[in-house]
Amino acid sequence: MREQVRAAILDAAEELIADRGLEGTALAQIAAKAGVAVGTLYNYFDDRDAMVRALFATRRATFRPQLLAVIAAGKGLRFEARLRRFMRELFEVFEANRRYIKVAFAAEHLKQQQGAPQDLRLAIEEIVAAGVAEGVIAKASAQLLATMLRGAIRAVVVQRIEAGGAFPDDADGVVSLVLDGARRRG
Amino acid sequence: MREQVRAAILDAAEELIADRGLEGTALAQIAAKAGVAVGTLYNYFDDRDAMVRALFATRRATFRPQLLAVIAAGKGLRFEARLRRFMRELFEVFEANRRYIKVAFAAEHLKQQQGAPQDLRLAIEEIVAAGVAEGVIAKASAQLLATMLRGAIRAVVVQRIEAGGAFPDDADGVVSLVLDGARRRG
Amino acid sequence: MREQVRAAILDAAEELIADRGLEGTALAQIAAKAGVAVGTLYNYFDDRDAMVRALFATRRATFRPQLLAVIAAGKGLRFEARLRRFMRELFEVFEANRRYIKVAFAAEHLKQQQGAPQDLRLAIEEIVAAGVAEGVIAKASAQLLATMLRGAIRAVVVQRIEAGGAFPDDADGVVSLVLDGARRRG
Amino acid sequence: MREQVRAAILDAAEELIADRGLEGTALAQIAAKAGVAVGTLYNYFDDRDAMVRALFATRRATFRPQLLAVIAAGKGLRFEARLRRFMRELFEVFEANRRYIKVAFAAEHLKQQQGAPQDLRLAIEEIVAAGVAEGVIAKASAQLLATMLRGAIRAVVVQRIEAGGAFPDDADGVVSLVLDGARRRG
DNA sequence: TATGAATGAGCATTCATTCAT
DNA sequence: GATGAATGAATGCTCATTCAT
Repeated sequence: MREQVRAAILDAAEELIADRGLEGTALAQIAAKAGVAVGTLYNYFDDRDAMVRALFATRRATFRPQLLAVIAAGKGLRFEARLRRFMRELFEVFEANRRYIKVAFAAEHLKQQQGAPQDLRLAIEEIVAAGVAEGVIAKASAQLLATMLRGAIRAVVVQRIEAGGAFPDDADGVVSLVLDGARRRG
Repeated sequence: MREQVRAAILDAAEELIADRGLEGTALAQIAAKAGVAVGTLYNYFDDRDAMVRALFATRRATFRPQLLAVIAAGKGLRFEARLRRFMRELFEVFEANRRYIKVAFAAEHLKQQQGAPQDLRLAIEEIVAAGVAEGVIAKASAQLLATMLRGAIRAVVVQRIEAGGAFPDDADGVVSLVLDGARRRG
Repeated sequence: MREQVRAAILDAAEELIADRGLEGTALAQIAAKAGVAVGTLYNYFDDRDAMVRALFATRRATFRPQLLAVIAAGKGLRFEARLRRFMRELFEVFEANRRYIKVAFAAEHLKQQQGAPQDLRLAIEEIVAAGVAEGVIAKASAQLLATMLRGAIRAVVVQRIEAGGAFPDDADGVVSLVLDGARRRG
Repeated sequence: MREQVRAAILDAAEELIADRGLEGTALAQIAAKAGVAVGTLYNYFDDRDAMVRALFATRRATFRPQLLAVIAAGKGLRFEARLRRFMRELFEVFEANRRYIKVAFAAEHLKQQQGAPQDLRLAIEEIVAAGVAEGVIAKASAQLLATMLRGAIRAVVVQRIEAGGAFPDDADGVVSLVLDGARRRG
C-alpha cells in the first residue's frame, strides 16, 4: 500500500524528469501525475532532493542486478566471446530500463549520483580484467580499453535516446574495433 | 571599455555556470561577480537566454580557430602521424580553453548549443576520411572509428574535468588502440 | 472560508485600485491589505490580469441585478414617470456600489471591461425605446437622448466621486431638462 | 534651438501617450522618438512627472486661446445663436488639437491636470451665464444645463476618439435637445 | 549641454516547503 | 496519513533616474 504510493510517485517523477529535465519538473507536477497531494510527497521523502536520490536508488536497485546477471552469465566464457555477449546483452538491459537510462545519463552531470554509469564502469572493468588475466589484453591497455568501451557505449546511448530508436547492434563492431583496431590489414 | 565589461560579465557567467550549472546560476550572482548591477546585464544582452548563447558563441569563436589550426597543421602528414599529432594538440587546445570545455560539456544536453562538440565531430570526421582516402582505414570502419574517437575524447575530458587534473597524454594510447586494437600480439 | 479570503483579496484590490489606480497598485500591496502572502493571490487567480477581471466580474454580478431590478420596477409605469423613477433609484444603486462605480469609471478607458457603463447604456436605451413606443419621444431624438442621459449620469458620478459627497438628487432636474429643455417658457 | 528640442520631446511624448497610454510609455521610447538621449530629457524637465505636466501645460497654452477665440467670436450674438455657433466651432478646435484632446481626456482621471476639460467647463459656464442674463435660461437650470453640455461633449469626444472618425455634427442636435427637450410636441 | 551606460528598487510570477484540518 | 492552501524567498526583467565623459 505505502509501497505502491511510493512507487507511483517515483514513476511520475521519472517520467516527468525524462521529459522535461530535472530542473524543469515541479513537485506539483509530480504529485498531480502520481495522483497524490503535494504534501503527501513529504510523507515519503524528506525533501525534493531526497526524492530524486530515492528515484535513482530505486531504479538502480532494479538495474544493477540485471547488469550483474549479464556479467555473471558470461563468467565461463573466454574473454572475447564474453565481451561480445556482454555488449549485446547490455543493450537489452538498457532497453528494458530505457527511461531510467535516459534519466541517469541526463543527470550524469549532477554530483549526487552516477548510479548506472558507475555500475557500468565496474562491470566493464571486471570483464577487461578477465581479459588481462587471460592474457588477451595487455595490462597496460586495460585502463584505456575500459575507458574506450564506456565512451562508445555512452555515445550510442545518448544518440539513441535523442534519436528515439532502439539501442542498436553496433555491439560487435565496437568490440572488433577495440580488439583489433581500425587499421586495414593485408 | 564596453568590451571589457561584456567580457567580465561572460567570464563571471562562465565561472558560475561551470561551478553550479546553468539553472543554478542566477543573474544576480553573475552581476555581483562581474561587479555590475543587474540592470547592466540587460545593456549587453537581451535576456538571460541571449546571454548564455552569447557566452557559448564568444567562447566558440576563440576555440574554433584553434581547433581549425590544429586540423590544418596536420594537413601534409600521412594519416597515422596526423591523427597522433591531432590528438596531442587537441588536448592542448582543450587545456587552453578548459573552462569553456567544462561549460560546453556540462551544457551538452541543452539544445541551444552543440558548438564545441559539433566542431570536434567535424574535425574528427575529416581526419578519418583522410585515413580512408589513404587506404589505411576501411571505409566500413570509418563511421565507427569516428564515433569511438569522439567517445574516447569525451570520456577523457569528463574524467579530467571532474578529477581536476590536466588533460593527460592518453593521446597516443587512444590512437594506438583504435588503430591496432587492444589485443595482445605475438 | 475560501470565499472569504477571495472576497478579502478583491476588497483589498478594489480599495487600492480606487485610490491609486490600476497601474499604481502592486500585488504586494493587495496581498498586504488582504492579510495574505503574495503567493496566496495565485491560489485564487491565475495572474494579475485575471484578478482584475475577477474583481470587475464579481462586482458587476452584484451591481447588475440591482440595476435590472430598478429597470424592472418601472415596467408598468408610463414613460416619464418611469424615467424619473429610474433616475432616482439609479443613484441609490450607485450609492450602494460606490466603490465599484468608482473603480469601473476609473478603469473605463481599459478595453478589458465596460461592465457597469455597458449595463447602464443598455438600461437607458431600453427606457428611451419605451418612450419612443409610447409616442413621447420622437424616434429621431432617441439616440441623442440616450447619449445625453448617459453623459449626464457620468458627469454627476465623476463629480461626486471626486468631490466625495453623496450622489445627489439632480435626478429630476436632469429628466426635466432632457424632456422639456432648459429654455424658459413664457 | 533649445525650444525646438523641447518641442520635439513633447511631441514625441504626446504621440506615444496618445497611442499607448501614460503608463505604457517609457522615457526611453520618448527619447528615441524625439531623437535625443534619455539623459537629455532631464536637461529639459526635472523628472517624468514634470515632463507630463509640461506637456499638458504647453498644449493647453495652444488650445486655450483657440477656445477663448471661439467664445469671443460669439460675443455679439444672442444666446441661442451663440451656443449653436460655439458648439460647431468647438468641434473644429477639437479637430485641430485632436491628439491633445485624446491625451487630455485619456488622462482625465489623473489628478495632475484637467487642462482642456477645465477650460471647457469655464467656457460653457460663461455662455450659459450669458443665456441666463439674456433671460433665455432660468437661473435654476443654469448649472444643470452646463453639466449636461459638458457631458454631451465628452460623450461625443470619447466616442469619436475610439471610433477614429472626425468630430461629428451632432452639435445642433445637442443644442436643440438641451434647449427644447426631447419631448414630442403636438 | 548632450550622451547613453550604469544603477537598483520595484514588479509579477514561481515553487519548495510547512502545517492546520 | 493525506490534503492542499498558505507561505515568502528567489528569479528574471523593467525603467526612472544618475552621472562620468
